[in-house]
Amino acid sequence: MALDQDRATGSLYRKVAADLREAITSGSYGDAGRLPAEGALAEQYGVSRGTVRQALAVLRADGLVTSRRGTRRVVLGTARVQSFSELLSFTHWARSMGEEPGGRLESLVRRPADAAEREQLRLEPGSEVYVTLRLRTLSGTPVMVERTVYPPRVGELVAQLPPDVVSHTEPLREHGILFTDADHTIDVVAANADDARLLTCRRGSPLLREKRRTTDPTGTPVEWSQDRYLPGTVAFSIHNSLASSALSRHARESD
Amino acid sequence: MALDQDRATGSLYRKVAADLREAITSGSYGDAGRLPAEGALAEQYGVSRGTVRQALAVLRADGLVTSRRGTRRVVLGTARVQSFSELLSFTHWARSMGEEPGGRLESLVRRPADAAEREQLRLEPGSEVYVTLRLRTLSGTPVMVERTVYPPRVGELVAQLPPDVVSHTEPLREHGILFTDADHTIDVVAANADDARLLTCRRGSPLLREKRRTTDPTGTPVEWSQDRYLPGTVAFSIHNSLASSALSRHARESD
DNA sequence: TGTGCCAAGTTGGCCAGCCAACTTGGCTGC
DNA sequence: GCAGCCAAGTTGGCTGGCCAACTTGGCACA
Repeated sequence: MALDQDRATGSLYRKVAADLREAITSGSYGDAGRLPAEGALAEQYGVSRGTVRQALAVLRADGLVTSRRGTRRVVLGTARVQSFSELLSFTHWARSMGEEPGGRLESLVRRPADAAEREQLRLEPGSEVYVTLRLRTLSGTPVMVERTVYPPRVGELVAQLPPDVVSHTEPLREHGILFTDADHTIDVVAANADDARLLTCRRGSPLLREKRRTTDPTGTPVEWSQDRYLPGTVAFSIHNSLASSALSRHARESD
Repeated sequence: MALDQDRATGSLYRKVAADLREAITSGSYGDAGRLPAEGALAEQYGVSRGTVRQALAVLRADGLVTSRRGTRRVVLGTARVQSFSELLSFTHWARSMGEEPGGRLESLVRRPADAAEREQLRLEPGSEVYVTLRLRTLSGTPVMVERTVYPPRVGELVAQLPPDVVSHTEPLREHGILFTDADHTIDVVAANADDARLLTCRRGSPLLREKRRTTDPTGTPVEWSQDRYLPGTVAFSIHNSLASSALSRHARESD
């Protein structure tokens, strides 16, 4: 049985979901084809129907299959991004695409938090924050300027990282700082002088801005970041339905 | 019991979710407060723990609460958008914000589908499509240019609608055309001559572009649309976590 | 005093089963 | 031939139960 592969983290339904995703993207059921019934899948994988339903809920959230009472599930698309945990880490996302992520720390300062930062990070008045400015590259090409505000607990650790470290989230995870939930807001903004210099574009030229507040599993904010992307290097992709939704990030949208 | 209110569509877990959402946004559990245990909620509502878990999964997907093994769930925020079905209809979204949505049909043509359109709408070679160009307004102010491609089945109905009708999705629903699932891609694009004229901006000025393919519950595409928003009028907001995600659209981002 | 262990509490996960709502295709009867 | 009915198949929803993994706070002990 395909489930013996240690593809997913451990829970049965994740393994079933991973296996079904693999089967779908490899075209086993065809595009716009129909999946086997839940009961059949349950028997095939040797799990209960509830577990199969849990797995299918994941695929539905990713926009891979539909589900409607009375009919078999229908395959929506065979070529899709597999996971959206990517959105929580630039490094992880880049690697999942086969691109080489890079980063250069431009500045790191420690200063008192202003009102907006205290609000976003839920800090007491008088608290300090660590603010970083980083240029992010994909395979050597600058694509994004990242301005991140960290609360003291996290900032102290970030400040100790070497300036050329590619990923921040990975070493922070070693210290027990987890990035699990995030709120994103996407809009358009004009490049300021710093943006223009780092991204080698004209001042005032449009950039795609992603504002992000990330929290750990307990709901405690761990970062507040503004990322500014060069147009044409990245696009954000979302799937939503009346049931649930999923989101991912694409490079070089082909149109 | 609060469940007697016919707030949600019918299923128990939706009612429980609606009631909990109400309680959370009204601050009953406080911000960053802790929810009662699943078992306690099950007893309180007179349902099984499984049903409570289903309800809490909805709230978690909306980014209202965390969940972590070993501890009570934590309230993430008390003031959030409640539903993201909004994203499937400009009209519905505008009204949910108290804005008055408007629209003006600029053109409607019927022509053979090109390759990209056939791919997006899953049409046979030789099929025709209906293409509309609409200017969308919020309380009289132009904010968005919408270019939509409809398959014949849907386009025939759209062509019969009066040109000044505000909502397309609502009359289409009467004819059995349902908009339930959508894939969105968000990026930046420069205004062309039409955009500039309709939105009264300069040609080449940046616009926030949302490309959207919408399907009905069976997975059949019902529209393929490109919406171009004036910067500053709208921002897209997403919540995602390692478990699931939700998305919504905001007006006039305050920063 | 402080450290480490342990038990209670909580959520994650899985199962087996049941019924309801809905879709579909075939059959019956006109 | 056609319309309508019906039964089988399928997913949605809910129950009750069980165990595992994890967190937390208090207690025992050094």
